[in-house]
Amino acid sequence: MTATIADTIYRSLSQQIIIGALPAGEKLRQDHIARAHETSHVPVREALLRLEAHGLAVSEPRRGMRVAALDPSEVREVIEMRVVLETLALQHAVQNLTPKDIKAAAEALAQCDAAEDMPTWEARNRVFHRVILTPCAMPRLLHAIDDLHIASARHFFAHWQRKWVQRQDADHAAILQALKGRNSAAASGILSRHIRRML
Amino acid sequence: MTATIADTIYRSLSQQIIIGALPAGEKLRQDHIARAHETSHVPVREALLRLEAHGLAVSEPRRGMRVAALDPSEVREVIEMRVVLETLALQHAVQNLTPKDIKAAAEALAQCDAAEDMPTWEARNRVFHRVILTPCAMPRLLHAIDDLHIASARHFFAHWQRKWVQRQDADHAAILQALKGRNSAAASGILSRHIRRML
DNA sequence: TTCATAAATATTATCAATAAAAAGGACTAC
DNA sequence: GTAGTCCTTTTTATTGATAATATTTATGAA
Repeated sequence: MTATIADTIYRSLSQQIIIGALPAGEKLRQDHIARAHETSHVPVREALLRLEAHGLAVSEPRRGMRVAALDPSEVREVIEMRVVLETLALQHAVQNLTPKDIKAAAEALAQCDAAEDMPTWEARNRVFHRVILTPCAMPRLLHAIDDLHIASARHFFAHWQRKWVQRQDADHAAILQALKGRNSAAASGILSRHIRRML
Repeated sequence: MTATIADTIYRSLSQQIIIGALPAGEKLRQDHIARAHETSHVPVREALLRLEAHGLAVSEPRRGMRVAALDPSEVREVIEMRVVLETLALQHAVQNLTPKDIKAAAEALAQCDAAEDMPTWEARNRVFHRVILTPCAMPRLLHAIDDLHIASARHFFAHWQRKWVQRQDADHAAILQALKGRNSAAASGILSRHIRRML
């Protein structure tokens, strides 16, 4: 487990972007970040490239990087992509579902409902969604979905922070119920509505 | 319009990977590539990171990069992702379709049918697919589709190279016809079958 | 308004350190 | 006595630091 410096910087920056500490459009200056992390600009550069790859930053050639915008049209785009990709993943996941997977999903659901603050809930919500899709065994698809979840999380922090209250998520419970019955169509339908509701 | 060195190296490497000159699993050594391009390892490193971002290479930390594998299961994954994402893009594209877009699509179709060798056809085929989807005006979705097209192209070069013959693509013509009639459902149906046929 | 110059910043090169793999040798077990 | 394994050493490649170069943008004067 050799954590490379670039990796550390990447995680730090992506987290700050997700929670909104680094707002959209903010310039990401290499040597500024390098000084903050007490390192040279080389690993910073690598971290920035990875941010760009995951859609969290955009590069203007020879003019540096900025935090990626997150306008309403792109949020809608992300939601629609999530609907079709997560539905696809779920179809396959249902076919491979083992009792162990069901158990893991139930556990993730309980963790999610038990979250007492919004950042915790957000992280556990992502875990729940990932757990129910992982059995599809399609790594490329899962990676794509992860990136979309990150974009969704940014939107969530930006627009739902104030309104969040602790509650039991009925959608999650309904999805789990459908999974238990191996009812792929029902699960997909609920999941679709659930995702669109986040808009 | 200053093409950065890293950009040049990225294009060179990705092209070699797509056509199969760099086979899956091949080690991508920084200083070797740097010497070949008469430059230092720094821009090479940036190019490799971009390859990884687009799914053409995989990095093993502290052990370098290798050309990404392309096993049958991942090809199927790519095809299924293309079906749902291109269908989604097409639905939106049909709504925004202008006469100019139709004209551009017809032109791309003609270019594609006129291709006399397989690499030319492959490039123009990608152009056709991009042209009919571009009006959807969803940049993130289009980027995702581009990456999937690149993966498809790798598979195409690996498995269809021998069998390719010049011909008029009936699917393309049928899609164009459906687009002219603003028939979103028909266009999506043909496109889905068309993509799956590539497997 | 336009051109020139200066300052800031990204990009690339050269140099250094660190981590992993490979090779070689010694010790132990059979 | 031989073979196999483990440890040490050497080599190689990636990662990181420092320095120089080029490009862009902003500012000021003509």
